[in-house]
Amino acid sequence: MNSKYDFQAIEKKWQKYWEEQNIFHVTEDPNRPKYYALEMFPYPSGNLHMGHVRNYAIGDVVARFKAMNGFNVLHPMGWDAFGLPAENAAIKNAIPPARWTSSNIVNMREQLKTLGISYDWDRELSTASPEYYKFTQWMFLKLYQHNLAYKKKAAVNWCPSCQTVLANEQVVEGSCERCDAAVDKKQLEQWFFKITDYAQRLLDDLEMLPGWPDKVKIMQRNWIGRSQGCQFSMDIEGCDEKITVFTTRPDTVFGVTYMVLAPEHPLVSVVSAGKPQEQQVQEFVKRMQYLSDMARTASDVEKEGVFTGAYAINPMNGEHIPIWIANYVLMDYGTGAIMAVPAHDQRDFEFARKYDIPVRVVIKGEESPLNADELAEAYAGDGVMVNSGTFDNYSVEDGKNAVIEYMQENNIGFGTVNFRLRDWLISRQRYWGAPIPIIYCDKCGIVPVPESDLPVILPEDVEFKPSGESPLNYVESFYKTDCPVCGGAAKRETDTMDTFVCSSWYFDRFCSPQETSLPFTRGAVDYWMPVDQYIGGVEHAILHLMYARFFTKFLHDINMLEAQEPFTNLLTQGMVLKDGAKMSKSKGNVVSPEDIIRTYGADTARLFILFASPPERDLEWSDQGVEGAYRFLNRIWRLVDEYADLIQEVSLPEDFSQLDENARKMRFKTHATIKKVSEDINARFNFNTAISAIMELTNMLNWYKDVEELDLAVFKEAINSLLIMLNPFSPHIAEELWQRCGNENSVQIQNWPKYDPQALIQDEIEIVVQISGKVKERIMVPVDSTEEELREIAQNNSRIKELTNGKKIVKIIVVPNKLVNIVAN
RNA sequence: GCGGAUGUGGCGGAAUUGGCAGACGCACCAGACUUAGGAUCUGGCGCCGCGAGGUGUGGAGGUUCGAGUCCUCUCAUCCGCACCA
Repeated sequence: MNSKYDFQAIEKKWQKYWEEQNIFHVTEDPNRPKYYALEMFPYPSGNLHMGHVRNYAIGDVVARFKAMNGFNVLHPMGWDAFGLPAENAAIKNAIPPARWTSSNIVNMREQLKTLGISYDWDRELSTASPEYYKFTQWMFLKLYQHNLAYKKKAAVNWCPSCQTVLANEQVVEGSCERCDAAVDKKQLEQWFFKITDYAQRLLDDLEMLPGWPDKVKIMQRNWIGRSQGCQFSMDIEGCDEKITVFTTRPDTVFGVTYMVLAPEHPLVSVVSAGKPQEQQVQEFVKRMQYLSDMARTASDVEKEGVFTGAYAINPMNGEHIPIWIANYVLMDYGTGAIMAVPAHDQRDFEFARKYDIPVRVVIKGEESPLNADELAEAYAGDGVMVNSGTFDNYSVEDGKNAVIEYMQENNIGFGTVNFRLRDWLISRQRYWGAPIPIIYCDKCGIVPVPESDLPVILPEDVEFKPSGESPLNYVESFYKTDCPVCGGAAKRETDTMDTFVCSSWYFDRFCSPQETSLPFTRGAVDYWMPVDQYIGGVEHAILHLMYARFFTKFLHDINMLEAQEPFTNLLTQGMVLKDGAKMSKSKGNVVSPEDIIRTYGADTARLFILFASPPERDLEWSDQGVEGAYRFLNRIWRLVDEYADLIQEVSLPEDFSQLDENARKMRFKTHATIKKVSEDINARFNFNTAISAIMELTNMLNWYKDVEELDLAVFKEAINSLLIMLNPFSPHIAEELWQRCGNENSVQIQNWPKYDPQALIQDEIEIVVQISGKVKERIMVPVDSTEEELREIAQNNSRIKELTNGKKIVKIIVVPNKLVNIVAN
């Protein structure tokens, strides 16, 4: 008897079943190929949004599909639980961040469970738990031991009104997010990780990642920003110091007409001392100091600078050139000083024209002028060196090498490489993060917390000042401690770590989440890592993915794991849009996953979101599209439920060779669908077309069930295949119908079907006949007809005869099993 | 400015190797069932045209027997980076 598709009861039932049977729990199994499927873990904001649903639905298709194909699949989930929103909530609602966070986790875990994702919940972790951050701190200590964690002064964003440091994300158009005051820069002691030591490897090893989107690799390459050039020193007139510059254009060194120091450069005060310009220089430096990064480096800011009164000596030709300071030279790239070649660098050109500094052409391109007065802009193209003494007539490329060689021989400078990548500033003057395991002792200086004393526990019962300043500065029981070396009174570091540190190794932790003495066990991590498929938003293309790669390489180097790269394949999913815009509270276009699941069920939500667009592309939310997905599941329900009892009795034969025409058609469709769905999931990640193929199969079954001689074996085979293939997308309904068809085991543990090549053999096929490239007729022909036969058949077709009558046939192109094109005029 | 992506019916999208453009779904139209339909089923559905037919993948050229797909130029939208010497 027909029953109603009661998704609420069904979804609850099967979620309970999976949990009780613990069917997604995995352990290492050397006898089976492993597959590690991972979605970027969420920040526990308290509510699941559609972006999450999309992310996890995609991951679940991959995980379930791989499991059904015989892989031992690790598919874990956890919480990126430290971070700013918890502190803001604490200030606003007077709830301690720990409590706010854990209740959010409870809430989101419940929501996640209603989606029915195949997670091994036994491995759940939270980065804010002492069991986890103990090892985040351990990571810090290891980096410190290997001289990859260090402290130095750095300029940070400072809100003078709130009296606190701000993260870059909290600075909105140069102002404080909270109070709107103008943010300025302040020099503070900060902790850094020396990721720059890994710059070359992070760049080179992108080659090891063919499974990453080019877009992401290009972004990382640009971010690392390797540039090859040379570094050399210039003497200063009447001064013992030398100025070192980096350039990528040593071939233009004879065109240097001035040089520039960054305003923060330590030699600025030295070279300008006692000069008439000293006062002006100091004023300029001061002005630059107070400008935010934004005001200083935005592209529309005009170049400006002042002459220091000092001169440097070009070591190549002995010329004395003026030393300037200017806003467009940055202290933290290269050496903080440049040689300026206005003829061949656009920035220098603009600056020189503004301040009437001479311009000298030293590269002559085919079209470019020799006379500097004729330059409308800098010439950065190819050419040969001119006005360059013995180097004249060298090409740009050869000239670079020749000049570097000369500099090396004469101890002027040397060839070198510079990276744009900066060291990673990891300290945050905030409360809700992993405390940096460092102690300051008046006698012993900076002392790392001994490993055996980890974790440095973050006190949870704290009070927040309305200013937003970290409460750790006021918790005496936290910061007052003894020096581990001398035993004397000492003070703990009250800064905590950037949350990106926590997320740089969580995928390793998932391999052995209960381990207590090490962050992970070697056997487990080497069995599971690297992650085979990582899925998340493209917004993490640079930071998270770069940091995770850095950590993996470091852990590899200290012999903690085998992998050199954490993520073999990366899928960057598109955003979920509504009315063409990203869903957001301020736009009021948010669709709540909870509402959708309540109204239509998780299976419908998942199916729609996977069907509406391929995963990498943005997805336009459509309430009517959801209805469509829901209707489709209802159609499957009615179809299978009606015939469930009937097909229970049927056993599938080995041999399907004696079939009538309709049965053969049906079976062809079943196996063509198996082939297509398998390929679409496995090779292309095109879930939308996989689902459309399943819909076509369903449509065909609805036709076949009403034919006169229904072959129940063929019918049953199709239904079975349909349910198994539906499972990765909409697992609850698949389980329920599978059971109603009399199967005892979960559909999840079925083997993915293999298509039968016999079923795909056709004896007739439709080909197209074109006349001069336009389709004029379709003809059924025996499959694999030869070119000769096809030519014959096409030309004998009455309609084609008629249309070519009186025309001259120039040429006939035959593509077997596809088409015949008769070129006639 | 540099780098990347995208552009196909009323809408989301399909066309995987240069070979039937518009699969599948939504919306819409007509019909069936029905007390009723915002349920279900059947059929139709790019545009122009009564029709034969013509035409059509942002635009303009090109290569080819044949182009959504390849090449050149161009426009639009989105994303990333943005004085990196």
